[in-house]
Amino acid sequence: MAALKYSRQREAIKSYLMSTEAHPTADTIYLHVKKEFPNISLATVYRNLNLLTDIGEAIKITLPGSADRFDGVVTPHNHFFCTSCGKIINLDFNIEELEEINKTAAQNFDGKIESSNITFYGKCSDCISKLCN
Amino acid sequence: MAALKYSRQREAIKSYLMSTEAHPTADTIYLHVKKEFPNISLATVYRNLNLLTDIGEAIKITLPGSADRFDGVVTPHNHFFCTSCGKIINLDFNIEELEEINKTAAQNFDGKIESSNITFYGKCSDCISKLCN
DNA sequence: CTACTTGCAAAACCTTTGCATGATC
DNA sequence: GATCATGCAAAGGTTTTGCAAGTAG
Repeated sequence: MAALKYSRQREAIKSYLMSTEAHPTADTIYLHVKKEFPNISLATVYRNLNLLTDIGEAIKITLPGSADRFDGVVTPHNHFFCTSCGKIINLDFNIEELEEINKTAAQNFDGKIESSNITFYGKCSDCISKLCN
Repeated sequence: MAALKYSRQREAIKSYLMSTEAHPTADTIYLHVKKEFPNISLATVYRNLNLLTDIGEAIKITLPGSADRFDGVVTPHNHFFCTSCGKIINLDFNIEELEEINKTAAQNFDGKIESSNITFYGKCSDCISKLCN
């Protein structure tokens, strides 16, 4: 692996990611960081997001039919995806049961399970009360 | 929603999907069905896969960094994704904790959870014993 | 004959890559 | 000064769309 060098752009991306709960796309991050670095390019954002994901300082959330979303909260947690407005909400509860699930799966499966990920789908409260859209 | 009309292409796609455990991509399905329908287009495959997914006769599996995969097995089950060879394996065993986690999630969350999905990542047995690649 | 489906090509969309320049160590 | 990071533009891969022609009900 190549040695990591400091970059102000990367710091800005990381700091924005840690400051928001919005689970932004690369493009949203790009537009934000652009305020501070008007010349930054989308490619730099993508490169740094992949880098941060690789070293465990960000999480990439891949969803059907839309751009990847990124999360600066890297402590174990699950996600809820609102199929109505696209909002992603962090769900912090239930980590122990997740451990159990992984254990059960490991016992019933030939290969080696290294991680698992639950995503919940449905409607967020805003969309239920029609405050959304 | 528009009324559904029979199409031989759609039947071929569905039947292929139900006959394989390989979780093929749209392109793989296209190449397969092309044997029977040499003039079929990739667009038709995509349109029908989306249609089948919408009416619950197929499942779309979205993975980071690669094309969507499709599953003709629509009874509730989870997936294992081998990060080494890309193989997807259906996990049929029952995980009681999953019920629990869904219940807890529903209680701890404002919105309405309609479904949940767990994907396991790791190495399949073939890749562990280096039979793979 | 009306509405759905197809094939084709083009477009849309998201993400990565090549390369010369610039920054960090 | 060697190596890594950036910006730009171009390419890559996947999926969708517009449209005219074909097919099912």
